[in-house]
Amino acid sequence: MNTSMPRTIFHVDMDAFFVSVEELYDPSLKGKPVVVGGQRDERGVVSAASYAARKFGVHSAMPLRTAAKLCPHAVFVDGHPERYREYSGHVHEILCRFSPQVEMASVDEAYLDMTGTERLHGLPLRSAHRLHETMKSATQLNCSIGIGTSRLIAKVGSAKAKPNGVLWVLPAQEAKFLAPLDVRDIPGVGKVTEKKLHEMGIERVGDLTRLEDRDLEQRFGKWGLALAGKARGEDAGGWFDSEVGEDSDPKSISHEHTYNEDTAELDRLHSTLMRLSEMVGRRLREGGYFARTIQLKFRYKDFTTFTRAHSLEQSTQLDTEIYETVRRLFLQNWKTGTPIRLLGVQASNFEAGPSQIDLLEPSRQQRWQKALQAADHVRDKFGESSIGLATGMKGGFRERTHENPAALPGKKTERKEPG
DNA sequence: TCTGGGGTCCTAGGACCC
DNA sequence: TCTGGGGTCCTAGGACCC
Repeated sequence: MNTSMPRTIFHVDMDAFFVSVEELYDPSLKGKPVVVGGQRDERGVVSAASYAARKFGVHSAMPLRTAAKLCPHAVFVDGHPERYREYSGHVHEILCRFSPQVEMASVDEAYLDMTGTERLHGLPLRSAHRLHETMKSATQLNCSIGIGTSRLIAKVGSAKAKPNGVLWVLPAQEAKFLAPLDVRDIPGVGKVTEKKLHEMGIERVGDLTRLEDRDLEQRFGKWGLALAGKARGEDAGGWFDSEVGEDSDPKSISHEHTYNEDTAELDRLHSTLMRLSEMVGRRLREGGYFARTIQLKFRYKDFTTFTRAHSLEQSTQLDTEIYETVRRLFLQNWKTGTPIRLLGVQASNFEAGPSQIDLLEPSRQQRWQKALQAADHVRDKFGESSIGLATGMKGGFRERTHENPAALPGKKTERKEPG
């Protein structure tokens, strides 16, 4: 991108974020081996592990049961996404004090464009230390900070600074910094690419720079070209190459559920699809998105996974339309009687508004939309369980309410005051 | 080891149109 | 008749990230 003036980019990455937040809620966890993500005997993987647990080989994405074997005395804690979102908000607020260009890359990491802030904050290393201190005193959370002339360098830098450190890669030192690192340290190089590179005799980033760009392009396509740039420390290609501070709209919204035990019971499968459809629909309404493509995902017990999508004539944000679509896709594609491990519902292909609305005669669709928005509102006020369009996971039979949606929102409003 | 849930981006083939 | 090529949309799958 802009080559005239080197940028100063910070990558701020919170240390063991989920674990640290859980420790703030329960200080007795401090210093112990802690595993966040579920109970030791549950189907699931580790979301985060404390440094004490990592010493035993526990790491994120590892099955919980494996973690329990490696570290039997670890404390297993369920994850609390709301808590992490809350603290993520605090973190974001702190970061905004240091730069007008802040971009949260996920719940626990952010990029800051610090170019031109020297007059205000001094040299990068100095402002990084101030940021580090402010973060600690304001949130009681540790972070690591990487400083570089590109997002890539900053990101790799913060990883090398962990835990609780700051690392500045001086301008023009990028290639030198990267050369001895493992190819796997480059963001975007995962297990598969690593293996292919190893087969080519490439182990370190420095080995990559000795290859011609076009050789990499031939082997890996577009991605190979980007990889060649990354090896030099450039923000080559795609998202990396964008300005810091452009929070973009989501491209898809999805929810999925893995059963604790596989099931082939049609009632259960249907009610799960209904519940997932409601969750997706709700978020479409909250965000003001109208989806044209609805996708079903299902996984059998042998882990084979399929996706089946359908694009609607008109975009939607209605639970029922989402549900009818995935239900049909499921019945068309499920090998009847085969136990299901996971179901998922995804909405994508967003449009600004519904493709067509009948403005003269309020359509069924519009009435539904109104009813659902009112229902969402009641849920916000009284809690998720105050209204049930479907019984979802709770089992039992679904009420047939299609014909009289307007009756829904008022249905239970007078019951129980919030706690 | 027995594998979550939320996303993004890329590839590739087929349909369809000009 | 047995053949082109580009563009766009749709669908399915896979690598990767946190």
